[in-house]
Amino acid sequence: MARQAEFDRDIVVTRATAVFWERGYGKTSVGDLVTATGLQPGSLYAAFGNKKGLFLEVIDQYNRGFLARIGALREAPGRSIDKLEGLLQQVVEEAVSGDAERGCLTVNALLEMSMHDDDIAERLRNHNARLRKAFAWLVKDAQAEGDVEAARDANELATFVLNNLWGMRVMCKSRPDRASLDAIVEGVLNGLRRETV
Amino acid sequence: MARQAEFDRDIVVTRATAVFWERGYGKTSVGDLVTATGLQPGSLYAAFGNKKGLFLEVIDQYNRGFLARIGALREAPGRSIDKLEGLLQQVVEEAVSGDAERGCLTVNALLEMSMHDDDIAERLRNHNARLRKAFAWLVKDAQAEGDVEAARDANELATFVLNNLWGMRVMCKSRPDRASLDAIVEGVLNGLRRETV
DNA sequence: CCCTTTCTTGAATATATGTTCAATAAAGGG
DNA sequence: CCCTTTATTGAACATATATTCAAGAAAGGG
Repeated sequence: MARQAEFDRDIVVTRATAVFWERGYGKTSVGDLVTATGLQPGSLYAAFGNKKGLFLEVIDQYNRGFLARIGALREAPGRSIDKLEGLLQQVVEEAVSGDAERGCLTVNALLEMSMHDDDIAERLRNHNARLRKAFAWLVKDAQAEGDVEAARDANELATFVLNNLWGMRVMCKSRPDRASLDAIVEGVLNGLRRETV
Repeated sequence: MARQAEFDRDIVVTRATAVFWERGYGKTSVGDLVTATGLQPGSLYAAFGNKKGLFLEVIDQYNRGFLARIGALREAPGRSIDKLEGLLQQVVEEAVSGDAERGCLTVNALLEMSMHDDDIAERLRNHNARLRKAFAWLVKDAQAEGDVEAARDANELATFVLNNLWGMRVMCKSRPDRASLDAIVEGVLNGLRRETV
């Protein structure tokens, strides 16, 4: 038999995530990845093909994590409208505390890379589609619970929520004040709760 | 006297804008800028210091243009709430027609560069602050016209509008469907028009 | 027509970075 | 203990890219 790999693929991807998140795709050098993961270039290339291959696994792992979080939230007790508010408010807390200046890995990547690399762009679009579906399920739950009018399209409302989440991921970069962020959350909830004119 | 420059600074900046917008800051090479502007490296460096200096002028010009557009809109006839809706719907049109996949130059730049370069980050934050002020004036007008409840803070409402504008600038990258974008606009207007619960 | 000043040219420089590869090291079945 | 297979190492390679600089070119006053 052959020699077995010494590293744990998942840990390597997690370590790479930290670097890509901090520096973006373009500014992350393979040297940085070598340092962060502890793998030499040869091993890195044998395992992931190239820098892009590693990055694709990074965003896959990142998205799986996010979807799992929403899935768990959905099964937790409580009203769905409050869960949605909780998700938004968590971003507010991060932004106010300064932990969120790095933003969202996939939003950053979408803006940095979608015009340059079709593989990365397609992957991110698929992830976003899944994310939107996950939010739509939460909205549907909220409709079933009577907090959101059932007549409105859950997918479109989910897009509205997601739009604000992404907006805040941009806003984060400008160190926004808490009052404005709270107003955003309030605006979203208003948009969800009330019926059309 | 000395020899006079052969190029028009404003035109050079405009041409550079097209390249930076298309490729982002990192992927735009000085060679690209030489090609696009018609200036040789030496002239470019004599005029703008370096790549970053040129980029700073690019985003300055871009922002001046946007502010001027809003200023003109403010003085145009019509209800301010409709003007706000018009601004959002224009982004929807661009997004649906595919013209907006490149997104917004400054949002792209903010996400790509704010973690790497303090000069660029600071400039973009200043621009955003001015942009928010411009939106707040529109909101105040709408309050004076009775379409937005006067008791609510105009700055916070402006942030909410801007948040959705930026969200759509992210959304653009995923080729969104028209119905969802319309729902976003509707959600924003709902958030503006109606009073707090 | 000089002569100073400023602009233009484009090759040269220095550096950084993604990727490859030949040598070396473990693993374990026969 | 071989011997095949796969992993690891890290220097080498090829390329790209921001920036500089010395030489040449217009401008126009004296």
